[in-house]
Amino acid sequence: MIAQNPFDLFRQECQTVLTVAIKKTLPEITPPAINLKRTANLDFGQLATSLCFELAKKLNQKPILVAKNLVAAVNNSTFEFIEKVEPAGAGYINFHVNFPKFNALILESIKTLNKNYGLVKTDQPKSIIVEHTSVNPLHPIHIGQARNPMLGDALSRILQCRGHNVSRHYYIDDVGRQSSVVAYGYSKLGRPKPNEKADLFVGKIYTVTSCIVEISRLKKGKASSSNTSSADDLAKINKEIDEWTSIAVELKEKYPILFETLMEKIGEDADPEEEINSLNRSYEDGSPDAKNLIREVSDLCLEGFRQTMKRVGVTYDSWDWESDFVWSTQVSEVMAKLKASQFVFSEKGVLEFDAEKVIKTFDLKSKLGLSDNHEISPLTLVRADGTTLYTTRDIAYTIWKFKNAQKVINIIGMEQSLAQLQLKIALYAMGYCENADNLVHFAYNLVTLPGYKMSSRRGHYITFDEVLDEAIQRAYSEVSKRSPSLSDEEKHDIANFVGLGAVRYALLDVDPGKPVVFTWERVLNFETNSAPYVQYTHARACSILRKVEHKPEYLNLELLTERLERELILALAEFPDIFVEATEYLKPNIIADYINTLADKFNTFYNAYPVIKAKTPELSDARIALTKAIQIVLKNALTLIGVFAPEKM
RNA sequence: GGGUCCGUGGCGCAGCACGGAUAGCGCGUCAGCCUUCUAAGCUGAACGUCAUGGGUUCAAAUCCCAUCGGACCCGCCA
Repeated sequence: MIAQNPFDLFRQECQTVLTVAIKKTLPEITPPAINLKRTANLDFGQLATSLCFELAKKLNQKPILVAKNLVAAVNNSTFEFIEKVEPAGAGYINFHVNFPKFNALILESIKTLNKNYGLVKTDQPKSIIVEHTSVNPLHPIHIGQARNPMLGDALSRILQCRGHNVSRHYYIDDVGRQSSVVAYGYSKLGRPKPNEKADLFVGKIYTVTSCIVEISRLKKGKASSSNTSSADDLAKINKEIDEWTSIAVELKEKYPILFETLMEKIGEDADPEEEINSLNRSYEDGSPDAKNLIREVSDLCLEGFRQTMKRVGVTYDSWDWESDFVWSTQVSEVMAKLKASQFVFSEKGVLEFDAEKVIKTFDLKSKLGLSDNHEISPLTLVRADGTTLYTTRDIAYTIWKFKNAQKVINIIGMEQSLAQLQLKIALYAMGYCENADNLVHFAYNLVTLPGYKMSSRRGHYITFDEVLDEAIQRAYSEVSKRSPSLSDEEKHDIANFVGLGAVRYALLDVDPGKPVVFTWERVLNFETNSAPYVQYTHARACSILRKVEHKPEYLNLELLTERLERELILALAEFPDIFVEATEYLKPNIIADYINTLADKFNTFYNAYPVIKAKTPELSDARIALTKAIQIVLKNALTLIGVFAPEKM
């Protein structure tokens, strides 16, 4: 017998048995919902309920007495996967699984379903768009941003395995002012061909241009306001100038030629700030020159991104240009619709969206999980010069996404929580209520460097490529140390998947809501609780399986009676539940936790008992079957989070 | 000032949605294990007022309130 979720058969059986017993002994009582939980410990059985504590109150009896009475009423003649039911502790009911039968159920299910084991399909498949990465095409993807594609890719993988139709979208934010900044610098340089990785090249131009323009803007502001402004304001401007000046010194040292050239060329313009704003306006208007220029520099940068993402096995189904939504009528349609609603007001010639009014009108506060005193601030939709703002364009983009999907999951940093909420509220205001309900902001916290916050504008960042390079390099020296006899080609091969796996795992295994402080030791961990540890464990299992020469004709899985073996069987049985939970609650990190736990248990088992040279050939065969099942599950789980499962390392 | 998220051994984390039996794990520290299937491994020891104070409950790391501490947001940036 096999099952998609074999543990569920046991759970269902416990549920039924208990329900019948309650009806029989307590017909007059409407029982509370039965909540069966996994136990902390094998001795407490495999599932337990604390139901009797609640019943005890209604019945005015001691909980353990209620438990005893219920257990006495259980009909054990019909047991299939239950071995026994026991009252325990102060009033628990513990259900013990029948391991002889259960072993076979689990191991045969895994063997038969193989690479599909654990990946339980939903009965409500949906089309889902996962938007992730979406790094602005201005500079290389840095380690802080790399958490995004790791989460987005893992989520996409698990949702797809769940049976959903997943489409991965990259939103190219080419419309904001910052795109005009880099394009301005790039054109001042005469649109040079990159002499290095394109995103790195673009990043330098962006940082230097941005710095030069910023200083010029601040100085101009200071000059024009020195008579009118307060001393405080002036001090503030001076402080900013000092800050940018020190950045300029840094950049001048790092890229002397680039800095000098840009300084000179930008100096030719009387008002660089206005040049940039004008370029921004032209781009939104769709002027061919502006389009040509900005798309060219953006494409350069994106080419670099594609190379980086290819290294880590992240792919996209759609690259969506923000500008396309501006040039088409989609953004203006959104504006027209919002303007016609009662939720937009004009202040100093600027259009504002009154999110709070929408919430009050449609009574959304509790639906959105907002506390009573949580007021949502208004959102500016359009600048005085008529150009749109990021969130406004995102509204049009989101509506477009829902033309192609039933559900939209945006992987976006938690610093954008307010904007994402305003966006959702705008959908309600426009009548797209169902879409709004199906819009999910998957928020994650920042990755910071100890010491200072990463800032792409200031050129303070460690690129994702650098981290990957360093990871692979460190992995290479580990391999050389641990397996000196391997060929250089093999070493490089291993170093590659070990390094990449380590980085992926490190960015994935922390709760997305918590910040990660980046340190090399943390990210490039090759010991327990890391991808290399799990990869090693997988390779170890493969190594045992390679050494098995015969195929067992008759398997007696009842022989797996050691406590560790039972714990392993249970851990294997748990995988479908973990997968479903990870999918339904969007928690890819629990997959990472799970494989580590499973690997731990297998390594303990490995050290405690011989597999091939077990006491009897029958026991050996049973343990080989167990090892095979573990290898399959480790591989399935690693694949879910995008980590390679090697056969040797 | 208002809001959101977070606070668990020296350090880094899990557990909290759905309250239940002795709070798990890694690093680091200490003591051990390779003539036996991969030592990127394993075994043992030490280390905890689960930020603090109340409340709800038979039962609180988990739920509620307050306080303190940290991060982030409140822009005609994205």
